[in-house]
Amino acid sequence: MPNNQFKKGELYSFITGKASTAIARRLQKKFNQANLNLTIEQWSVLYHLWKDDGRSQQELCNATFRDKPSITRLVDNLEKLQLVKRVASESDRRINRIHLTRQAMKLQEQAMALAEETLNDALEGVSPEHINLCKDVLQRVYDNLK
Amino acid sequence: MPNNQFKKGELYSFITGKASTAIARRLQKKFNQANLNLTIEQWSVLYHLWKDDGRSQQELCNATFRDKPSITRLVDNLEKLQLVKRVASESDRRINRIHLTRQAMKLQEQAMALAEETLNDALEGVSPEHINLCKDVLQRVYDNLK
DNA sequence: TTTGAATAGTTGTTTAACTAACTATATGCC
DNA sequence: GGCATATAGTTAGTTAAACAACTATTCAAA
Repeated sequence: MPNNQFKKGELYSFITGKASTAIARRLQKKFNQANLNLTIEQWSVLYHLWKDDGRSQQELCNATFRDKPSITRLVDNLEKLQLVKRVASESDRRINRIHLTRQAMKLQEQAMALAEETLNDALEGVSPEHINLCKDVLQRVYDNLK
Repeated sequence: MPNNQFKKGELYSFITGKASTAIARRLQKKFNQANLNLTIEQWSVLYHLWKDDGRSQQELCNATFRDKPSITRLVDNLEKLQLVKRVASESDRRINRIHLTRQAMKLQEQAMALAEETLNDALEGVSPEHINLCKDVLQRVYDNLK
């Protein structure tokens, strides 16, 4: 019996992700207060494009852990907001490369500062060792299930 | 500078909740394979009713960490599935008490076994100490933000 | 006792997730 | 070359979340 020592019945929030939901809500609130007209999901796509522009939709699926229809619609909405543009690949015409607009590039600094601020709010009073240990556990959980 | 020792830039999944999303997806898959016609969100409501039947919608909001419109619609759908019934409170006519049907009571054992199985899959190879520490960190995060 | 605030729940709108079914393009094998 | 298969992306339908605006009921204070 490998994992039977932890207290069952108290792990409800493990499944429902109360903590990450709370973080996302707090970040969304900060976006709204700053009049950044962005959803967290849209931010999560921009986050990866800011690091590496011109990814394909499939690459964004992998990076954001979303399926293809979700990315299709997120990119639809980001295009409507004029934050990204689909550019058909020359070498493989099945592929759209998603490129940031100048307007989206201007959002990076502010949005990332708010994200960092939110993480600091969330992790206040937690030691770096515990944070890293918790991160490792969550990564292991993810790896166990993929 | 309290929390500046951890590696920033690696905490994306903290915000996006990759681990809990993965757990929820795995549990949903198990429900589907078992022909349990239940969403994870519906399960999360039933979870609390199985522990304590007849809660008000507001109490379900608090327990499941959802807002009132979300609970209204979840209860709507659970009623359509004939798994719960709204019963108007006699003493306070603003309140609906949500009661399980016999059919819903019959689901408890199977659904909870699948949830436990999913947690065991997720936490395989993680020591009970690390699980509890991680749980405490997540609880602290939640408390920090509420 | 009435009026104003608080509480419980509902409804409408937008955004997103998941599944399944679909089109178009590319690739590999005969 | 031609055909099967895989890959990239879209569309449709259902469920759910967030927010704002709304109704009904309760409660407390003047």
